[in-house]
Amino acid sequence: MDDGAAPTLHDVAREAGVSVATASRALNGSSRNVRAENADRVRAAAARLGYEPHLSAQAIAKGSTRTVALVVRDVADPYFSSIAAGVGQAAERDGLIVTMAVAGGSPERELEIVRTLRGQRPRVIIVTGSRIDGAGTRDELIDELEAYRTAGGRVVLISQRDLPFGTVTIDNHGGAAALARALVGAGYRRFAVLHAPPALRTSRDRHEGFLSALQGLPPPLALETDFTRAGGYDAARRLVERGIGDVEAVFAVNDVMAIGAMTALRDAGVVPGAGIGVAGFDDIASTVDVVPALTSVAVPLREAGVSAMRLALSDDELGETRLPATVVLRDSTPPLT
Amino acid sequence: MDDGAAPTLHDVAREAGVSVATASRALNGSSRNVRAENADRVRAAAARLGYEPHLSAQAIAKGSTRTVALVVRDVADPYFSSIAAGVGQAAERDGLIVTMAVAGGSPERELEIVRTLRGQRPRVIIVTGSRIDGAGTRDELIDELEAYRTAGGRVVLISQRDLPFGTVTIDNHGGAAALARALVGAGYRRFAVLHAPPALRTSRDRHEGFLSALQGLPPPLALETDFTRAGGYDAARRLVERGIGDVEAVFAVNDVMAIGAMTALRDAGVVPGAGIGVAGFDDIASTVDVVPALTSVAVPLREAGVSAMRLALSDDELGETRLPATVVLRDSTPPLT
DNA sequence: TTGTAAGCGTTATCAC
DNA sequence: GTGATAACGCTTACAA
Repeated sequence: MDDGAAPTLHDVAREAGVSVATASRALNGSSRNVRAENADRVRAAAARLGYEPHLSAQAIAKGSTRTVALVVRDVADPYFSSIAAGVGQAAERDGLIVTMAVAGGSPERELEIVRTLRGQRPRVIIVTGSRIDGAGTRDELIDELEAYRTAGGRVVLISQRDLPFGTVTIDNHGGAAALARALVGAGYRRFAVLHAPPALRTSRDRHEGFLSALQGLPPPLALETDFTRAGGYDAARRLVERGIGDVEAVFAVNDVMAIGAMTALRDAGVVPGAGIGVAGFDDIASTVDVVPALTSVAVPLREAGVSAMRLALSDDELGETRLPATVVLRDSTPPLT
Repeated sequence: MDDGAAPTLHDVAREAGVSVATASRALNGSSRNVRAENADRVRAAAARLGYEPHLSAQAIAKGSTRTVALVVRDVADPYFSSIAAGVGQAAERDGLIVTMAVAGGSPERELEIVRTLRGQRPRVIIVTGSRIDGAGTRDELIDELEAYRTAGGRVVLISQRDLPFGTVTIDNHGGAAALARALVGAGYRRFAVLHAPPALRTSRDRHEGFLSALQGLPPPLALETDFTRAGGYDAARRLVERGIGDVEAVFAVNDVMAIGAMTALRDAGVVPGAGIGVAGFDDIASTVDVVPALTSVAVPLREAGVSAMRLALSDDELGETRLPATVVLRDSTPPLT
C-alpha cells in the first residue's frame, strides 16, 4: 500500500471518487457547502489512507501558518522552561504549533536563529532572555525583527524593555526593592549582595532595586560572580574568606545562586538562617526543599509565557505587560531581634 | 519599502537583474555553476531586501524538510527539558530545526499531537515519556507512527521499549538493582519503597529492579503514590503515621519524590540521614543542595536526547541504545554500623 | 454543490 | 552559465 511517499490530497480525492477541490473542502475548508455523502466518503478515504494534510503546502497556499516561534537561551533552565510551558499552554488553546529554538546565550547564535525562524513565516516570534547590553548584534537583531514585523509578523519580547516591540517584563527592580524593605522590616541592616556582571540586565535591575530601598543604611558589600549556582557558591566562599564581619544577610540575585551560597556557608560552618540570613529571587521550586527554606521573590514565569501569547494575538502591536514580583519570606531570613 | 509582504525570490531576482532560477542557485543551490559576479549581485540584493527563503516553499519544492519533531509530556519538568536540550544540541549540529510539542500526560492529546506533527513532514519524530501501559490509544499511536515511517520518516522513542521503532532506553531496572546492592552493602536491610502506580513503566521498572537485588531479605514495605514531589511528601507522611517500625531506609522512585519525602520526615521530627536513610533516582541538580545531600541514581538525560538524534540519523531503523544508570552515594544514606 | 484552473514560493529539468 | 517552465501539495476564485 505504501512505498515511501505520504498520500496526498489527490490520492484521497481519487479514492473517494471526487475532485481535489471537493476533497479539500470536505477536509479543511468550510465543510458546509459539500454534500454530506461526499464529505463522509472523503473523510473515510482519508482515514483509510492515513492522510495528513501537508502543512507546508497549506502554508504556502494560504499564505499563512499556525506557528509560534519561541527563542530561549536554554531549555534545561527552569526559568526558560517555565516560560516555554506557559507559551505552549496558551498556544495550544488557539490551535497553534510552537517551534522552539535554543540560542545558548550567544548573541550571534540568537541573531542567526531569528533569521532562520523568519524563514518559517510564523505568525508570532517570541524572544525571551535578558539581552546582554551592548552586544554587537543588538542592532542587527532589531533590524531582523523589524523586517519580520513589516512583513506582517508579530514580535513579543520577554524581559527586554526599551525595544520597539510588544514586551512582557517582570518587575525586577520593584520586587528587589520590596524584598529589601521586608528584610529591613525584619531587622536586617547590613547586607552583602551577590550579583552578576551589570551587562546582564536582569541582575542589574535586581541589584539596583535592592539598593534603592536601602537609602540611609550603610551600603551593602557587593560581590560580582556568575549568574549560576556555582557563581553563588564561589561568591559566598569569598565572602567567608574575607571575613563576614558585620554582614547580617546575603541577597543573591537569583535562587540558584542563593542556594549555592547557602551550601558554601554551611560548608564553612556558618549556619544559614541562624548565623546569617539568605535571600534569593525567582522562587523556584527548590526553595521549600532546602534547609532552611529560602526567602525569595516570586516571579510568575508561566504567566509571562501566557501573557506573551495574549499580547501577540492582541491588536496592540507595542503593548506592554508588566508582571509583579512578590516577596515570599521563609525561614532563611528569620526576624532579627 | 515594505508593505505587509515578505520579499520573495522573484523580488530578489528582479532587483539583481537575473532570473529566479539563477537567484535560487546563487542563494541555495550548488553555487558552483553561477558566475561569481551574478552570485554577488544576488546576495547583495537579498541582503538589501532582507530576504529569507520561505521554508515551507522549499519544503514542498524539495519534497523534504529539515525539521525534527519532539514530543514531551511537560517542558517545565527537568527530566524532559534535559532530554530536549540534548536533542536540540544534536539537531543544531546538523542544521536541523526542532519543533517541540507538549502532550501534557494525556495519551489522547499525545496521539493528536503525533498526527499534527505528521503534517509537518519532519525528517524525524522523537517521542519521549514513559507510556502508560494499557492506554486505549496505544495501538492507534503505533499505527500513526508506522504510517509516518512508511512514508519515509524516522521514529525514535525515548524510554519506551517493546515497540517496533528505534529506541533509547535508560537502564532503570539495573540502576535500581545497583542502588539496592549499594545500600545493602552499606548495612541497610529493611526498606520502604515509594512508587507510582505500576502502569507507569518507569516507576515499575525501578521498583522491580530494586526488589530484584533484595533476594533473601525481608520484602520492603511498598507505598503507592503520585510520581511527584507532593506524592513523595504524602507517602512519607503516611509512613510516619503508620509507624516507621524497623524501616532503615526509604527508596523513592524519583528524586523529587525523595526530596518531598525528606521534607515530610523532617516535618515529622525524623532526621533524614540520621534516623533514616533516603535515596532517589534521576540525580537531578538539587540532590546536592538539600540537606543531607541525596543519594541517587544518575541517568544521562541530555545524552539520551543526543543518542536519540544519532539513532534517528543512522541507517539502523530499529536500533536500540541503552544508557546506563549509575549509583551516586551521598550523605542521605550513611553507612550503617 | 462540484469541478477546472490559477495561483502560492521554491527547486529541478530542460533547452539554449 | 543562464533562463523558461514544469513540478511540489494545497487552497480558492470562477464557472458550470
